[in-house]
Amino acid sequence: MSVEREKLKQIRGEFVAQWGALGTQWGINRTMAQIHALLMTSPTPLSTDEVMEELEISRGNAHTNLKELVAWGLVRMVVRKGERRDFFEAEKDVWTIFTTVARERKRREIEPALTVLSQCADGSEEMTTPEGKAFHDQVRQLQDFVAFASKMADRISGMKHGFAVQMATKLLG
Amino acid sequence: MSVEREKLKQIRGEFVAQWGALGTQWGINRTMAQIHALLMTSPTPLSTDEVMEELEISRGNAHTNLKELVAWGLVRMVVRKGERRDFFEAEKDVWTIFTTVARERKRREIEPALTVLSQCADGSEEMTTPEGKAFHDQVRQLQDFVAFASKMADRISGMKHGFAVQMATKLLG
DNA sequence: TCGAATTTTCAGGAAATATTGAAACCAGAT
DNA sequence: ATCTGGTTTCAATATTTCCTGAAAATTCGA
Repeated sequence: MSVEREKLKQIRGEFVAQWGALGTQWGINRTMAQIHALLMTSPTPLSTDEVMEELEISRGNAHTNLKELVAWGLVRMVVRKGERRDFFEAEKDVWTIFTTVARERKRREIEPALTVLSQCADGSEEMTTPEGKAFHDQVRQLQDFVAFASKMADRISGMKHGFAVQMATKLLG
Repeated sequence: MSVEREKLKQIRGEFVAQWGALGTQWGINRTMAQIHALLMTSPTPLSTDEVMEELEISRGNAHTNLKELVAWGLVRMVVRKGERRDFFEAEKDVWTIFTTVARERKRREIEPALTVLSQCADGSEEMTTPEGKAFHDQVRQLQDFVAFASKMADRISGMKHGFAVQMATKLLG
């Protein structure tokens, strides 16, 4: 039934394209998102050349973004015995994907913010004018909140899937 | 004590600059983040001209980004009686800021993803080949998870601050 | 209705990011 | 030592995003 093959190819292409478009919204580049979508829905690991061909992109681009995905922990390199070139496969478990992304974003977005906030809160600690106190106060509140959110993120992304769902269900119920 | 005035000005400038740099990491533009930082730590509402001067940016830029912040719900326009021009003040309560950002990001990032996932899940519903089923399955799992996360986000950002903290404390404890 | 003060829009330039393509590099087989 | 199939790097280019500055529009008092 080659009709279904065709349909699958087409809808998968759709998925890859749209996921790529979403990626830009998310602040990650289109190619990276596309490769991720491609690998997540690939029944087998793919080589760099297959990725290049499927997405019609250059070798350099494919290479760079595959490396980046590996750095994020969303994709791993696998070696097939008897094969000389590298293959890549994506993590498919949604909870694992989620915690990986959460950890990475925390590292890139939350932690630098905390550094800035701490610096500024500390640097304005001793101020005595009303303006100085107000500034310190506001920054301090931000700092406390972000630190708190950071801890929460750790807790949640450290949970086992089942436990998280259980907890959430209670919350949603 | 003009020394402290000077120091405040300087550290506040630091904060604004660094927050702006962070903004780019977050996927929002530098100017917008800077204006936000400026208004969050301003004891009084500021006019467009004051923002322009403080950040050394053009009127167009100031205007566009102030509007954008208003659209996000992080800043509101206020009118001072007797004053013809508009003034702007930022929301300062951290929990309110958080829920506002959460809602906005959900709208911009989660919801479009859900649309894509639903389309692709539905479009591959009836597939019978192993590959087709696997594709459907993977997309469906993503869909379920994102839908779930979406609901969670609603719940949390609908909470009163106190309740959220209480809940979180139990979680962290 | 006119004019001054202010806001809004937007074409064009500047800056930042992503992508290409080709050369340099590397490892194993001969 | 050299060849072959493959990976990695990176300068040049293309694309996207941001910002400016000035013109057009709006508001409001006189």
